[in-house]
Amino acid sequence: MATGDLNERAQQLLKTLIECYIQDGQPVGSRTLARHSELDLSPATIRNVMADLEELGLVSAPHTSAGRMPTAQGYRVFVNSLLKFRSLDSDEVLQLQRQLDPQGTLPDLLGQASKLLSGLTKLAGLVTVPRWEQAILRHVEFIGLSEERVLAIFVINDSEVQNHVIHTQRRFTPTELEQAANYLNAHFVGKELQSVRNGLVAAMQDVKDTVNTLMQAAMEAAERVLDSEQQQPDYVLAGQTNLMGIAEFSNLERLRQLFDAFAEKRDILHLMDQCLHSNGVQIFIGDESGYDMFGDCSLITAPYRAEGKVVGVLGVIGPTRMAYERVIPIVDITARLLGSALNSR
Amino acid sequence: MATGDLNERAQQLLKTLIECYIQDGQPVGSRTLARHSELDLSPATIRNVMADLEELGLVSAPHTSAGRMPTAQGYRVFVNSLLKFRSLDSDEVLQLQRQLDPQGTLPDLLGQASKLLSGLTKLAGLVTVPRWEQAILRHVEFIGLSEERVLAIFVINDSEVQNHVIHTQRRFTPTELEQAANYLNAHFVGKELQSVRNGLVAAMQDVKDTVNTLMQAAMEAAERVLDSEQQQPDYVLAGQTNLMGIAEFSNLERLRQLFDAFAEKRDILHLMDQCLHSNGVQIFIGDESGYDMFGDCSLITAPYRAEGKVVGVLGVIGPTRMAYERVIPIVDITARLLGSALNSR
DNA sequence: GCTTAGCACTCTGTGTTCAAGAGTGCTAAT
DNA sequence: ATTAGCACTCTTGAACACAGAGTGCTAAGC
Repeated sequence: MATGDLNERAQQLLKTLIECYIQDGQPVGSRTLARHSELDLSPATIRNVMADLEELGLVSAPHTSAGRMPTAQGYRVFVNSLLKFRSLDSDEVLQLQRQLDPQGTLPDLLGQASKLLSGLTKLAGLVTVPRWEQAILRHVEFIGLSEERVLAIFVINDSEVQNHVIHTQRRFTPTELEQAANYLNAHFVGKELQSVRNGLVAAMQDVKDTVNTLMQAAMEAAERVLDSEQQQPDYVLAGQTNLMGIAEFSNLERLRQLFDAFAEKRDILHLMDQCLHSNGVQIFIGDESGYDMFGDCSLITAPYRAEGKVVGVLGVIGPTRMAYERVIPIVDITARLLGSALNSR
Repeated sequence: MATGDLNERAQQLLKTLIECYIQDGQPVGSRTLARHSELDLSPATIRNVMADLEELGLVSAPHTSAGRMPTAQGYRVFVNSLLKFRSLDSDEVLQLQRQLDPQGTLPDLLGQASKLLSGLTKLAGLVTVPRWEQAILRHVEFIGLSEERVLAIFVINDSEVQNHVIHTQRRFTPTELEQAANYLNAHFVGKELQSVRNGLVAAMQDVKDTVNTLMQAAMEAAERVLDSEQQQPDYVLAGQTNLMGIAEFSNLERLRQLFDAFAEKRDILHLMDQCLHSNGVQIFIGDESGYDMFGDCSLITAPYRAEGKVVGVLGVIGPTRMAYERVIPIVDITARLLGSALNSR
């Protein structure tokens, strides 16, 4: 649906129709539209234009004698080419920035960002847990627990710590553990985790001393770290309950589907992943996403960066009928702020 | 409300009334009650008994010409003295046990338990994160990050790892960090975390070398570990969406209150904490809890143990109208199973 | 004295009808 | 090309009647 198909007047009317509908949530009639649009037209004329817009699939009426409401396609045209959103001024930005405390832990920071999104928009906020595509091993440490259990600690990148309890064949002495750790630290620190894994396999051939079985176990642990690091994306959700007050979700079944999707995480993560490499704010309207549970929902996302690289996505889920012109800048700015908070940690 | 106030017949009728109500969710009339009770009585007689029960506050009618439904007090009498629940047989128990994998991480295990609860009861499952009252320091490790940032890793108890990034005044060499760690390990490993804190303060007086500022920072980190360890209880929730299908919550406002409480966590944790030291299954019916959001809810909890000591609470939240005779044994057995899974890690 | 049949009464839920209101589409006039 | 006028459609809410379910009370029966 190119904007070119619509003359100036039709565009203007579609715009005001959507603005009215977003405000009230009720089908907009020709009289109301006549009053709210700048154009000086009679309701009858507007009815003609509406008939055209309906034929193009941009608006629809729930029944013959009701006003029109925008379709998903109508919203699409709206956000693509009719919407002018004011960006926040630097004063507001500063105030927001203060809400993101770079001193806290990573989960805290993500939680704050998510709450910020949901608080500002009164919708549900989402922030994916960042995934630095490069996972550099910084340090390995083994600590003997009781009996045949060894705690393996991996420090990855800048400040991520992963740990796993390894069940070993026999008990190892602290010295053995230290030796093993020294060996790994000497050979693999600074390398990418994937190559550590490969390197370990190769090293297994050479090192045939008593530490061997431990190394084998360590390799398994490293594998698990790799798994949990790179294959289990996750997100932080806030303000779900904001959605419960919204008329669009008075239908409990729909609401339930959405909340199930929140709990299941898989589908939503899949959707968010698609936004990872988009450049800037991205918008899914209604069922554009391909998922049923988003029937009357829109998802506004923006990727966020750390040290120049995109590491995650954040966004907002709400009804299709949301104040895009307000929400979009909020998502945009929050992504930037989270990025800079991550950098100044 | 002592059971003694009720004769055999009234008790029997209250029991069947509640059973019927739990099944259908609708006020139970005298005719239905006559058919379902073992007693061979006419509806008229039953009406007389109902009038008595109503006077005692155990049942109530929504309006004159409707049947009776149990009050919170009625439920209370029911679960206290009328309810006989069958315990699960060992075959079922074994099957449940298989669902709790002691090999996984602690969060995994708790999540499994919570899902188990919600899956079996079709209600919302809750499991508090265990708090071993004794937090014994096992190992300390400092790892230099870029510039003035040091990663402090604390191993606590058996396999808990806490880490914090410390911002220091100046850059420390790896040797300095090692020395500091060695000092802490030598002096404080095996001690209770609270006493480590105190010990550190004392040690600060003595050690006046260059490592001093690091130690100070380390102490702060230890303090933060203490905080996050001991003062931020938490729980794992599963199956909230089960509650959305339930008639009692067709009232969105009520549902929202409940979900807000889930997200807020504070109140629910407070309630669960009260169950920590109860011996066995505990039941809150309706507003007995003192919280509004539990208006039509009941909370069934049981403490669970690890190594003989109570470390947490798990349970189920659902409508007052739930199948207590099924839910109570499930909560009971799940607490035992989680306990043994924790022990066999 | 407890139990029960009978009956009048009450309250809910449902379906029907009716009128008002909002908005459309079409036609004819400007 | 625009607009006033008009007939038509559809929703919404109120008023009303009526069947169904269940109660409380009274008087009769065991």
